[in-house]
Amino acid sequence: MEKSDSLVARLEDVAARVGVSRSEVSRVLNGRVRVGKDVGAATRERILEAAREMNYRPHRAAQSLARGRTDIAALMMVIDRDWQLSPFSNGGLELSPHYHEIIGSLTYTLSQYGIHLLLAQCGGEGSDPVAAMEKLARTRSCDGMIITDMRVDDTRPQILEESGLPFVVRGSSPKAGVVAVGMDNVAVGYQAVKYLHSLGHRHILFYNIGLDLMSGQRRFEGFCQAREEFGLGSGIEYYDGAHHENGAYEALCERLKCPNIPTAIFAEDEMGAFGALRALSEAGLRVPEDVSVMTCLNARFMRQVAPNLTVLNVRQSEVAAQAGHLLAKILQGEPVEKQQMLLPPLLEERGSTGPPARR
Amino acid sequence: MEKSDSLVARLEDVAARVGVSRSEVSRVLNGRVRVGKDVGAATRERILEAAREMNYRPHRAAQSLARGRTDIAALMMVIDRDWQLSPFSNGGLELSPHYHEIIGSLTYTLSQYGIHLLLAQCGGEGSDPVAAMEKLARTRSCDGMIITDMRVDDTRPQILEESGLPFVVRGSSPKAGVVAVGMDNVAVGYQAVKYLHSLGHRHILFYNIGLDLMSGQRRFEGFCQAREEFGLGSGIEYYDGAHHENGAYEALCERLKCPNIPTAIFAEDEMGAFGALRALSEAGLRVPEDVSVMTCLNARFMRQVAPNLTVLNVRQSEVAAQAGHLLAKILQGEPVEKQQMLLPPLLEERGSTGPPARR
DNA sequence: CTGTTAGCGCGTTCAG
DNA sequence: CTGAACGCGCTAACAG
Repeated sequence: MEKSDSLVARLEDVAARVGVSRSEVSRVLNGRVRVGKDVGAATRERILEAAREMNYRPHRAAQSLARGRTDIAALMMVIDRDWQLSPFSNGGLELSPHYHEIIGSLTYTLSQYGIHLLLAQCGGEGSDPVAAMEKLARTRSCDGMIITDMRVDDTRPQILEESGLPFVVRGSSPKAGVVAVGMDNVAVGYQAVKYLHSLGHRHILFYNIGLDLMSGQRRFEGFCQAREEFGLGSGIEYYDGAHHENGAYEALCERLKCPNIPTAIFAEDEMGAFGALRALSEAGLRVPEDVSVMTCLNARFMRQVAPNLTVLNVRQSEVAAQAGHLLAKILQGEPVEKQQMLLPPLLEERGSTGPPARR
Repeated sequence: MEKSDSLVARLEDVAARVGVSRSEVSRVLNGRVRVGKDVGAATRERILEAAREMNYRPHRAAQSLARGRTDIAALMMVIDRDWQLSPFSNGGLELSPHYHEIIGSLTYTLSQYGIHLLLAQCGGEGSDPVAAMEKLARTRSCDGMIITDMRVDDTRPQILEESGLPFVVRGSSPKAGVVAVGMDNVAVGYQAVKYLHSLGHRHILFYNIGLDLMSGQRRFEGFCQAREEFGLGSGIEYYDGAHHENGAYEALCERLKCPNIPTAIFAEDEMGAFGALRALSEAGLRVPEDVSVMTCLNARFMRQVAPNLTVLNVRQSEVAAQAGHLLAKILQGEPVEKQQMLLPPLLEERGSTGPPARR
């Protein structure tokens, strides 16, 4: 039975060294044993010592198979061109910066529970992201999953439920009765308009993300509420993701060629904001004297890049951390309410917004 | 033997449905069979059909155990405060932007080989990153590993070799005889100085990353070469990571209080560059009229943020992609040269640099 | 207190 | 062309 060809020690090797059975070692190492009752203190010591000396570690696949648990959570990033990201010519691909915050936060949060994060198949040319996700679920490659970037017609919650894999939605789920935690994008849309209106702006340009995304849809709702409440009917110009490729930059360049420039702009995200700032700068308009600009803060390090930008902090890392905690709890068998949890955005007023110029 | 309590079908369930043995199904599904010779074409069809209908997927842990392969590669990100990242008060943590590029590129590259990316334990308070890595290796949680952010005294290559786990170094390895692919940071240091010198600058401020990192060390080498070659001895001011917390911003603010301002600045990375730009702006200095600024481009999306910044593109995603390809080849058993591969940086000249002002 | 036994689900001989 | 049998390394009941 001795196979010392492998570089790593197995349970059996440790057992042989000490002169006890495998199960004895397993129990001691897993703490499934009360000292001085289920096991002799001396034996225990010898086992622990031997394991340490031999640098023993349980084989993960074997342990997973036996325990029925992987201690891995998968993050389902959809990186298909049609969904979220753009592949690059040199064979790389560009992750939207907001993933950065999510990945960091999730990795950190889950590691506290002894759970590793697996980045799920990214689509790429020709592969179906949803099929990839289903495969991951049905192969039991992970104990649970976190899905993001929900679309209004997203079928993923349904599919995951059918596969029986626990999951948490980061964002808003189109399907009720699932565990979800996200940003309150209705509030984002509403507060953006409300804030700019409160500064005195009556002509606002609102760039939204695509309406095929839940977040875009919700933001649109809030936007409409505010538009009505503040009677801004004709004073608002609205565009969403469908209209431009490079965020607000191209769209705004186009818009600036026409007369009657708005006095305030809400950009869909940081990239949009930088685009907008560039377009304004090229047109010789000053911020905030001529035009106010605000956006959403997705990636925290962006604050360092543009410390002067007024933002609605959409708390990506907090939302992701919450999602991680919830998933961990579910995996531990704790009861978790199957409903949406929405965090409110935080307005951070800085130097890129102000009252409109007097005409 | 029938256990239909599980939501997912097992090999045996498929076999029972068709009326053949498990091994038969396994072989057919894995293509370990010549049609019309090892198996009846009709039988084969029925097996395939049944598997599809039942939505069968092999259980990953079981498959891994049997095959001795996980199809997972781990990325060892060191996120300890002492190493790379800063934990945040709200329980999140901030990933340096350059990880973003690496993660995206690796995920994409490896997925082409059917390999998933596992983000390895991030340290956090009190946990030893190296121990975490060793655990990951010895538990055989992955088939191979990619390690980054090499330090000059890094013990990880040694430890991984001892554990027998294949790995690739992304960056420069302090230990020879391992597979490594990185940026030529000697060239980075050298070319930065050379370029600024060629513009006419004779008083340059060079911010480097920490000398405890291989990249910092190499950059310093190149820097010294250039300084000597161009006879810039006293015309250069050099600082490295040890001197400041918030990158170039704080350091430069301090420096600008003193007379004899340099005419050009090389910042250690994008964040440093933004800090430098801010410090200059606050001091009323124009770029590039009064001071030229350049840095390294780590994260591609930063080009969109600051399209006007002159950079040395350090090609993070290409380097990471190369590392991914190499690891995949190693895992496939292909021979790979055990030596460093260094990509040269690409100078991208834009608007933040120019000739020095005439005094 | 300890060892024996039986799986976990899949891959792979090896006789039939 | 097929099925029985064994092993991957570990966990967990169940006897002693």
